[in-house]
Amino acid sequence: MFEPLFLNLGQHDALSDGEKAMLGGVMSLERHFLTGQDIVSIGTRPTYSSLLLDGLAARYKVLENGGRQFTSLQVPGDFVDLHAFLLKTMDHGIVALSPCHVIFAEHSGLRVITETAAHLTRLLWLDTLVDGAIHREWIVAMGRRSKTSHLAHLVCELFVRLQVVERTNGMSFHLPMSQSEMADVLGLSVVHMNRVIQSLRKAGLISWVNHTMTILDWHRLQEVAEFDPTYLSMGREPR
Amino acid sequence: MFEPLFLNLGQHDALSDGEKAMLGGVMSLERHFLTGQDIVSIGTRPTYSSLLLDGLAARYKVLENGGRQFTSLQVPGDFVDLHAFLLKTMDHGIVALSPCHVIFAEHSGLRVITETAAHLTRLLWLDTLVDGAIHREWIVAMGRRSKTSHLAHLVCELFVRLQVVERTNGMSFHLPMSQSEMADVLGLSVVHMNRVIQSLRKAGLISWVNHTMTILDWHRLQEVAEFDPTYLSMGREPR
DNA sequence: CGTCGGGTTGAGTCCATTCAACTTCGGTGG
DNA sequence: CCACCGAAGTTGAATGGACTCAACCCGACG
Repeated sequence: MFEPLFLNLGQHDALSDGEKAMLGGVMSLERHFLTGQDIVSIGTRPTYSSLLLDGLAARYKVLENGGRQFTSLQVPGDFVDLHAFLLKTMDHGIVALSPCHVIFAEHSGLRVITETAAHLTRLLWLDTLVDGAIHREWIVAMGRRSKTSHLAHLVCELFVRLQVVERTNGMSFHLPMSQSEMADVLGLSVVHMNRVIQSLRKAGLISWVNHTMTILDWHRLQEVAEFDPTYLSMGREPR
Repeated sequence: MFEPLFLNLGQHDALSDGEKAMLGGVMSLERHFLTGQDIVSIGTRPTYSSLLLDGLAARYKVLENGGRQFTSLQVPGDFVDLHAFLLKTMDHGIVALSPCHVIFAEHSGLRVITETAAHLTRLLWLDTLVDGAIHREWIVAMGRRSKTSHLAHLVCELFVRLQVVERTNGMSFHLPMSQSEMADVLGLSVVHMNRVIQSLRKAGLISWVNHTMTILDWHRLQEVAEFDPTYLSMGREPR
């Protein structure tokens, strides 16, 4: 059941059986969310962190003019709000972009882990650090990449992240979001988002139909994106 | 000597004398960097993390076309590369934007802290989480704010962060960077950066001369920026 | 006294936005 | 059964924001 989490944490360093059991031990309630529902709402102070077992979710903020910006996409195996364990107050919301299966980890349990399981603590810390590394890559993409390169980069990133948790199918993966939601990832208008997608399609790099993204030319897509997966820290080494 | 670090970590929760001593204990070599020097270079695997005691530094990435994007600004009291403790390989560089006074913390020492001092470990973890929260706010600013609002937001953020480490002077603070460096923060061309700065000047919100930034109208600046400091987690509470 | 880095301004081009129309498709109700 | 509806995608045209290119100013410095 926690397989995606073990795959996610375990990609960086070996997880012992004891550590797996300990992680399982802090999990309590399970819950399903419908598309569009908030998994966590802005301004709240959750007493648990949410592990995404299945589905696609996103962190977001909304401005006064109504503009929405996603600040991350969360895939199965991601702790969508592990940072709330120490930050306490949610400064953003988290929304389900598809039906989501979530399980909660009580903060009290996480605290016990930090008191008694140093290596596991470091792996959880690392998980939030990779989050930060992804944020930095997104900042670079928003600031200095062309829009097509930005989209290409995002597709590369999602593919690699989903591969880790075994949610890819050949060169395809399920991407259950609309173009207007994608526009809120890249910070574009819907109309322009549509044109950017079409430029990658016409270049023969991707196909995206029926919520299925397929990479048609992995090599050239990586080139357009200048994609270097170093920032995802995928190597397994002592941490 | 470590005062800025204690102010920075201590803003979130009380630091005991023992914890302060422990932090002091992991510090080793000190070093000064000149403006423009790399404090940490991309691709390296540092065995220590760098604490900024004085000066202004920035994380950055460079694209193939030569474009540079800063992904964060670091002020005194910031661990500029604490994430390298667990991420291991630097996926970006860190450059001194002014003369910088830095002291190094050996990773072996940090590991001992994680094994023996759970509360202090959580505070260090928290430090990297605030980093991530700032990244998210930058993503929102780059994606959905107007350029003037983005700049206004950055000025608000820097002011508040510098206030914590007592580096403000009334409504002014030292900001030793050029407009072209600022352009690499916002992801703009130099020419347009200049025009955005002038629009805030003409609106009577800021003055920025001689590397000194002065906030002339804090209230209206916050309004233009839609600045809400929640994401900086400044309250002191048990963590 | 000349040069160089940083800042400023104008003009033209290109990118991204808005507004608006139209299509497709699945769902829903008369 | 089919007419209607709404959500999502697509396209065109006009506006406005951001870029490049280029010139010029200015103070610091050799």
